[in-house]
Amino acid sequence: MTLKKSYELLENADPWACIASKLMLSIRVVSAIYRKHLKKHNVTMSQLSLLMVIGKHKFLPQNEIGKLLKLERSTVTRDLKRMIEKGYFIKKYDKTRPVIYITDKGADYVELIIPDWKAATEEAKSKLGTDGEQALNLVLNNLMR
Amino acid sequence: MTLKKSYELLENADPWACIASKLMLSIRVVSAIYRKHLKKHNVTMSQLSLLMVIGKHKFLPQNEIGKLLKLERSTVTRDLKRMIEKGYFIKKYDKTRPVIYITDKGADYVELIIPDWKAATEEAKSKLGTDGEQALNLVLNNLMR
DNA sequence: AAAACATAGTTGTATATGCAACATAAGGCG
DNA sequence: CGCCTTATGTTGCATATACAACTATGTTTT
Repeated sequence: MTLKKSYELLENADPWACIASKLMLSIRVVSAIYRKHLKKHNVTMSQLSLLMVIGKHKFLPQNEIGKLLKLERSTVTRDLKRMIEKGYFIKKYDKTRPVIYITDKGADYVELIIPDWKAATEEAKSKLGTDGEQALNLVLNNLMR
Repeated sequence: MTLKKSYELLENADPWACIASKLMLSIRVVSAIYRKHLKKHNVTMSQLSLLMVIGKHKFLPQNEIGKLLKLERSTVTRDLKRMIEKGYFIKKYDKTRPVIYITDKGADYVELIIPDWKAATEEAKSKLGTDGEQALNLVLNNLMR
């Protein structure tokens, strides 16, 4: 298979010079570590983030959740829907605005998960190294400013 | 809504101390930048990665693609399927093993996209800063070793 | 107050992703 | 060569995610 012509830009471009690709690669490696540890609880990192963030606050207005986790509105609606169906959250209303509360079942669940979450975090940190850990903080800080 | 008991671990845990969460947050910020620039081409970062990696090599055995991009076998099957349907790749066989070739249409397409990909990368870099850029490289290197 | 604009939630649609189970093929070994 | 193990590809299933369009609500401006 030979291509018709030469492709200047493609030939000179480096796929690995892409910021998004680097982050996607990184998250795939780290996700695999967390999945391994969280598997027994049948929970994903996205779900655990919701459990921990909402659990910390006891309750949060739905719109706040998206802002905190930088998730699109519709993603929040549906991620929460699944967790509500499982009984970890309940949705109440402040006038017309949904507010999401963690349930006892949800809080018990997080308590159970946290030790494995910590283990995963330790494994990720050991792979990252102290310098890598600080580097990641810097990346996040710069992106958030 | 008051929870029955106190939740020691949850109360003392910091959701933001999570390596996976930090990376997920980072990728959401960066993805948004790339999406904005790539929108006009109706292409996603995942698709562009395939186009650039396969395009650079002209062709790649399917199993190599997963290794390079750290994608699960089934993800590769399906991501490629969509791109093949659109005519950007073709699948040939070396004996029984699929080998993915970029088509002329695919190569033309990447040539068109690359300028906007570069612009996105520049915007992401400017948000990251030079230090952030180096930090990201360090993170990725440490995770890959 | 009415109109215009902005915010928020939901649903339809599409992509991306991983795991489990299955089928097939490849390699190594007795 | 035939058996065992491993690697690979596919398909079923579930989750995560974003955008567009629609609806409802809230806010600002005239």
